[in-house]
Amino acid sequence: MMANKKNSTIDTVYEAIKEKIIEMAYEPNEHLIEEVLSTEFEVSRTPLRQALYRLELEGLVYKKTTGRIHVAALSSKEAEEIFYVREILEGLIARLATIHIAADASKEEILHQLQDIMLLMRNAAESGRQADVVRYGNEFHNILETHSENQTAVHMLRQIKSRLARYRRVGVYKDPDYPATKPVDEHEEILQLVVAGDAEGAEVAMRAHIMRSLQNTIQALSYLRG
Amino acid sequence: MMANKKNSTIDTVYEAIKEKIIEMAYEPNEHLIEEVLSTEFEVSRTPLRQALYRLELEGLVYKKTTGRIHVAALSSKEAEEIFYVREILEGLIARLATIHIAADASKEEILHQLQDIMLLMRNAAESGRQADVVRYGNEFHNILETHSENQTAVHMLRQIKSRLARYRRVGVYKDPDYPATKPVDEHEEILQLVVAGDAEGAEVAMRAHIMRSLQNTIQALSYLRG
DNA sequence: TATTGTATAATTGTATACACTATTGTATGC
DNA sequence: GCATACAATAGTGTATACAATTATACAATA
Repeated sequence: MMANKKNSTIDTVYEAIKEKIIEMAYEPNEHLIEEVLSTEFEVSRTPLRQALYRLELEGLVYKKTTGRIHVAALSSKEAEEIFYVREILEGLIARLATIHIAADASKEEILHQLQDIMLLMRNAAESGRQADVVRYGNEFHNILETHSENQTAVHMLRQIKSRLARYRRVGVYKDPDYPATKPVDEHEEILQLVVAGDAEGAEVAMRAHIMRSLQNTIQALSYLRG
Repeated sequence: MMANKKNSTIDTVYEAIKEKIIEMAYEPNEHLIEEVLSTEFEVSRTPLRQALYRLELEGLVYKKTTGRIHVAALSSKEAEEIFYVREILEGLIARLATIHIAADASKEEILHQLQDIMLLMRNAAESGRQADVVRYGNEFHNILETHSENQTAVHMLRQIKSRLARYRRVGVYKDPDYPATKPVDEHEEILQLVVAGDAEGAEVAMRAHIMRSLQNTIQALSYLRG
């Protein structure tokens, strides 16, 4: 089979399987059979196995003692674990980004970029466009990631996020006592600390922000009881 | 080739290559040729590739655009990145361990275990047995890891540590103004907070402890200038 | 001499065959 | 009917062959 333009076959298959796991096209604990996937994606077992191995290392599938590979189960325990790690990674990224932005030659430009996003985010929240609020939120976080200058932390956060993505399908992130503009306020608080160059403050605020969303999620997932 | 007793061939080869990278038997940027390694470890290329792929994901080797695999280079920038991530992971583990130990049925037993280790550690420090100090320090951290009940965090820390291990070969961890009993004091401070059930305090103290060792290392690695 | 083109060798990417292990199904004895 | 042994099946682990890509050496040309 020919290799896809830029990415290797392994990467392509890896992404495809990951996507299907997140979308629940493959169900939790489902047995993934190499030959079946091999024909499904029109790839030989060799690169397929490599992709599965990566998914195993990232915790999206697990291998039984007999060697059989199954889709990872969901549990509120795992969600909680992941959230704690996310809390500290996002906090670190906020802290480092604050430091590096403050020292950046084009500091003003970066800060304006962040402020523009917040403007759009608030606007979206006030007119009830929830999907856009999420989108701008992600943009905000991405910019901080870029300026954290810590590839290791960013890489780990990425891994974590793909595991977390599965839970979006399960739990609802809604809290009646939590107005739509609240996350906007939280982001703005973080931004103010970034602007002020208060790295430790930005870290603390970011951690609090992440943990707030944990509360909602844990709530929603409690029925998984695991 | 037969599979080694318990572990798979992949794991065995993975560990072996990792060890040689850490020990600098394979030098930074050295080109690792599959067939050469294949004969060296008496394994076919298939499991070998899987092991290399894992090392790539963990950042111990990297793949050029041409597909060739090389041993990862060393840089003080990378060391710094890793230390920051380690700081927060160890902090998280200390925090969670404090919470879970406090709630554990055999709480007293665990705390005595930690106290015993500290006794041995101080004794080793006072009689100048530096290797033992390090060993007991590791034991201490391992116990906290066990009780953190966060496999995700522990797993990430492991990855990080194997990358960090390479730098031990390069830099000297000695600071003239840093008495041998200082790390012991720091561990004891952490332990007191664990005993008191002060999770946030334990996290802060642990982070400070990790960052203190960062200063020494960064110092020692500054000549890598990268 | 420097530069480019081309043939050849080295190396990686993928497919496939075979060996090994676990699981399932089936028949037989109690 | 139930347990157990054994055969058949399914699935994974590894080795190897072959295809595709990249590096190297060397000659031809400017």
